[in-house]
Amino acid sequence: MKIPPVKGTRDFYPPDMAVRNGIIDGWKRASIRNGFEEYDGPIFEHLQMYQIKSGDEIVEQLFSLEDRGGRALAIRPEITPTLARMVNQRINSLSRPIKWFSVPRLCRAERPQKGRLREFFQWNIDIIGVDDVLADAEVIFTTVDYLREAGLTAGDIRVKMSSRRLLAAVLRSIGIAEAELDSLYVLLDKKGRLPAETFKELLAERVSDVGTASRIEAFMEASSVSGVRQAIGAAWNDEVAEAINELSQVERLLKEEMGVGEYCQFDPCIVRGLAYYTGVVFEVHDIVGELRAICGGGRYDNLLGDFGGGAIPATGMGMGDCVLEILLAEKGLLDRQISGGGLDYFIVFVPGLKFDGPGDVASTSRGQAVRLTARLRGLGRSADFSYKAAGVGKQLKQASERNARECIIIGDELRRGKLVVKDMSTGEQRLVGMEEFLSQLKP
RNA sequence: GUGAAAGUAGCUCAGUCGGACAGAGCACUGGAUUGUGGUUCCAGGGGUCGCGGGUUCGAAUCCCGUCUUUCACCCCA
Repeated sequence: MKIPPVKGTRDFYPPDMAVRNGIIDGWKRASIRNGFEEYDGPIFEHLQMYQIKSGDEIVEQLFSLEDRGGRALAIRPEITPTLARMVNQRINSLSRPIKWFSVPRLCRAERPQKGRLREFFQWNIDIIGVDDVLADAEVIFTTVDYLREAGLTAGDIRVKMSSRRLLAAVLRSIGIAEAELDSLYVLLDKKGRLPAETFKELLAERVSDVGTASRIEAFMEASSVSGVRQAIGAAWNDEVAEAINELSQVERLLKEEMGVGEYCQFDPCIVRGLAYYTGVVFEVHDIVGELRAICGGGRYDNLLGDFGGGAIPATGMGMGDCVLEILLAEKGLLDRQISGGGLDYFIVFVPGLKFDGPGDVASTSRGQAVRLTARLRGLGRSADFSYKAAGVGKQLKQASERNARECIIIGDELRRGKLVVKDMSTGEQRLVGMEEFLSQLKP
């Protein structure tokens, strides 16, 4: 019986694994050099944990299960609730700021499509306990720092940012009731994905007053932070001014202090679907705009409180591997994510060759090859040999396929204690004494 | 969960007005007088034509169902 792979999952054959590891290693390097520490949690949690901040719709997109004690559990669809739980549990003993990162494997029971699968990896970075917008800027900088290292330039991607606080202030100032804000966010978040006409119609359905609706549209079309004042006109007030000021600071930090201004751009259409964002929000998109967002994040000052903790400010980012990989592939950048691989040494023996030197037990060329391989491995080098007693030419071919940097040939020279060491990229060979060769290698 | 398109070898595909043992390239395995690789040449293995049912003398080909993939919608933590 042939059993197919599960819908929306991937098999990682060695070449795929090399790509996956390359991407994840890049995420980890960027995290560490930006001062984040790694954490992780269990792959399943109480189902209830995902119901706190999410509606039924989202709970339906969970892989849930019941344990033998009848507990309702779910495979994690995100790691932020786990993070909130872990931080809350030890909030009194953790030194601030808490700068943590994780690369969890997540599952969501959504219908798979381009850039979205049912099982994936997601890089998460969070800074907890810092109110200052410097933390928001640092989250964005770390994100760009990674993307830049991966080979993406300001010509490939754009960080689009806005602020929930600004949006809320603007909407309130033009007369939107507090209770309507959340549902309006969901609509505004779709602006970029809907045809202009459709968006206009949907907005009119929700906001009956024509003047109010057109003011919202004017705001959504502002192309710079400073342009917001003009766009909203008389709706300007202190609350709006403060939010504007905050966002300007983030822009200035990214541009002047952190030097990544060319990647960043204000975009009032960035809202984020989730209700829990409270301040700066951002997404990274490909410039062409063909793919869904590469990553998204923002400030969520109330979330830890919602999970039973105190009022602790927090800001963070999540980046999945699926869209990123598509973009890197399109830009021809996948190969450069892969580091190393290949063998340090491939040991070639001469079939049928026997040694009976004094002081050494009688052995074959093949036996000596196994012995040398074991010693090299003991010294921390990657080394391998052929299982087949094929000719030297065949073995060298195998060595090429294995991407070996050097080949060592165990031949007649060994009678004089010598090895042939061949550089596989240049083809050059040298004759070296075996003990001399080994003593040069440090463990 | 809704709608549309596709499914032939590991991969990319050809083959279909229904007709003989189902094809190519790449990849893989083996070989080209047993001590020198990446090239080339030769040979070989590998497919219940996604699966199930129906129409027919006969189905990879036509019809229905189903699964999977892709795309769009819902949603996007």
